[in-house]
Amino acid sequence: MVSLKDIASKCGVSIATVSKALNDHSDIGAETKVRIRNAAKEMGYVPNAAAKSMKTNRTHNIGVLFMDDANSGLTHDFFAGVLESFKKEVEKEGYDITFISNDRSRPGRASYLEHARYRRFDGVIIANVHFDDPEVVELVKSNIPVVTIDHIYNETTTILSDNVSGMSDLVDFVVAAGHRKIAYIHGVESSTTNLRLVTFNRKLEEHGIEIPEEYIKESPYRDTHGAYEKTLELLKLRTRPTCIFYPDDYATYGGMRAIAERGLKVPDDISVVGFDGIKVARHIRPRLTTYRQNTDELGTLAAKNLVDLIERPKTTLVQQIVVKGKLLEGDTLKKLN
Amino acid sequence: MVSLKDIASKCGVSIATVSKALNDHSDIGAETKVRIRNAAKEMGYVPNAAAKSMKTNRTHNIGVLFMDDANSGLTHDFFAGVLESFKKEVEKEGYDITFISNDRSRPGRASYLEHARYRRFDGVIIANVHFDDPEVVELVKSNIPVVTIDHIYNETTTILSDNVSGMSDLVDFVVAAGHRKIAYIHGVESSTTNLRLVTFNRKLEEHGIEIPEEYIKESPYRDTHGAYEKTLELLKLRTRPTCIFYPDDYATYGGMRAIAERGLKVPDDISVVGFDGIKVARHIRPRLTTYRQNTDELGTLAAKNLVDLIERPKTTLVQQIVVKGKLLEGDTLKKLN
DNA sequence: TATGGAACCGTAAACGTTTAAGTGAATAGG
DNA sequence: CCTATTCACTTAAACGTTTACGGTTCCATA
Repeated sequence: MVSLKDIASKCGVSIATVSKALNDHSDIGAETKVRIRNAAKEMGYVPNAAAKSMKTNRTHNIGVLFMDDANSGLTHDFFAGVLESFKKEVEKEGYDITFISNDRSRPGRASYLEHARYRRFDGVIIANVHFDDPEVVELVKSNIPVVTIDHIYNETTTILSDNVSGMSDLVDFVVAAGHRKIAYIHGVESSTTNLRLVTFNRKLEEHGIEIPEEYIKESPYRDTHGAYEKTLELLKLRTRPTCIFYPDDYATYGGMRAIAERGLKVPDDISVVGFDGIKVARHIRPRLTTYRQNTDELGTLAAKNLVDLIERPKTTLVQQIVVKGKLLEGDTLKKLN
Repeated sequence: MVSLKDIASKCGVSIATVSKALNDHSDIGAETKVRIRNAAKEMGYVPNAAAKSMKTNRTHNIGVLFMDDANSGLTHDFFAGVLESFKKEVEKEGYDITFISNDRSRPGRASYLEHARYRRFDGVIIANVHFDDPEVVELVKSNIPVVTIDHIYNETTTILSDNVSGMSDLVDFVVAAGHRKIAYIHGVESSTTNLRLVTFNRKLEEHGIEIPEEYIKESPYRDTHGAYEKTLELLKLRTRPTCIFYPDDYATYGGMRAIAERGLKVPDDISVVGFDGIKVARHIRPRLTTYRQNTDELGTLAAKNLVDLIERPKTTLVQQIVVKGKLLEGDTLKKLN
């Protein structure tokens, strides 16, 4: 690997001169600059990020922390969409992204914070994790700039998908279609789930609708089998709901399978609504009625805010930003009126 | 950030002693080791990857190069699956992964190779790219250990999904079901596409089946709209095919939409088969008849081979490995006999 | 003729590690 | 008692950068 030293000796100048020439400092003569630059190009010089970072204390590398248990990981549509746009945006600003490994099983592994420090990430984005995990909290409370997706800590900037008005819109839409017997299979305990569930309950109350306890079930995100089982339970009730809410689109498909197996039709016999608006759902019939999250903007805003926090810490404020999604009207909700 | 120097002065020993104590060298006394280690833990010491890499010439960081044009990126099911298992496997071996940015538009950007050299990646995995892109070729021909997915260069280890026998099995299966009028909407020019197309043609020949030219169409991967259009063209033919092959499952859904809009039913009026076996397809009715690629094993094998190439270059050989997939029998193929 | 100041380039320290080589003391062997 | 060996640790150089500070040279100005 050719280094500044090699260029220096070839050009008959000092290392400092080469460094300054390549970084376009003002105290290097014009023709010296071109001479050095030509030599650098000719010799195939590529700077060494590690050496650079030691002097500058900046790595231009951002850590990405997200969960990848059985159900999610990179193949999680929502997360992949956010990460994709996040990546594009930070690359524009000259940053790379590196995953913070989350294999919790290995003995003697580094904690999230240790890993981040080891790589000297300039900043970190956190998404889809168990947000009250002590290791995550430790990372959040550190001095590393952090942006979180869909979870509010007081000390970090957060980009929130619109769970509240998303769920709100969905309930309004379903109620407007004439439904009163509405069931909700919600995700397992998380701040996102809580937001949606509270909103669900509040909206029903607003509409003066009361539902039996058995209409509220819990099943993990993206767990088609769990949704399948819970849906079967709902279908066995004496007074069956006319519409079922699911935690996400994947789960919805699991539920629809249960419905089909019981010989019922969507939406004629029973309606379903999802959440997320995964890409493929737009191309499959019947089209899901669901709430599409704006993953593009979530990722882009997360990137912009994180870069701001890194590069202009004094002038950027920690804030919570809500990104509105969009209700996608599909063919899985029947109008009862 | 606390460094070796801080620990050294606190413990009253030299920096070298601290380094060797933490790396468990044999020439440090037992109680000195524990003293130093305790101090390190207590002071919250985390090594500096950059400094370490300067001495050792190893970054324990692997570069990931893949395409992300409009149709793919991280949200590409196949790639996300491969990357997910790749990531898990290399993390076990103590490696991180960093994306090689592929924003080709930025002026003055680094080439793939330059980027890889800048970060001093120990190795690189290449997938889903335009494999004859000069920049990709340059990277492949460099001295950096490389593993490619689904494309054979002579100088690199390659993990191949099973396009040949996958397509072969599919054709056999479809022909066995009694189909003779078989159309194929294949992906755009790539080595993968070529493999499948050649295999498709060869197998038809083996079965003594001749099809008109109009039965072969081209449409990009994962382009539901393109598949939709091409399917409409096929449906307008005087002698309509009884079965249509698609380049991937997404495209298949696009095709099915076209079929439904023409008032036809799958599989009663026309059969379709996909390729890839994306996760969600298993939960959607009708279930696709498709060929599921074993993304888990593709990623894991890529990781193992790359790590071997990095750590044991003398004893590991460059090779091509084929990972067999599995034909998933769904409900979109009608038996005609 | 000094003087001041650009303009241009070099010196050297520093970032945080690793490691070959060296030092000194204690121990063992004869 | 002398020498060789082992043990435990230190010295110092090196990896490839950046940057504050100095040092020349040269020219314009007083």
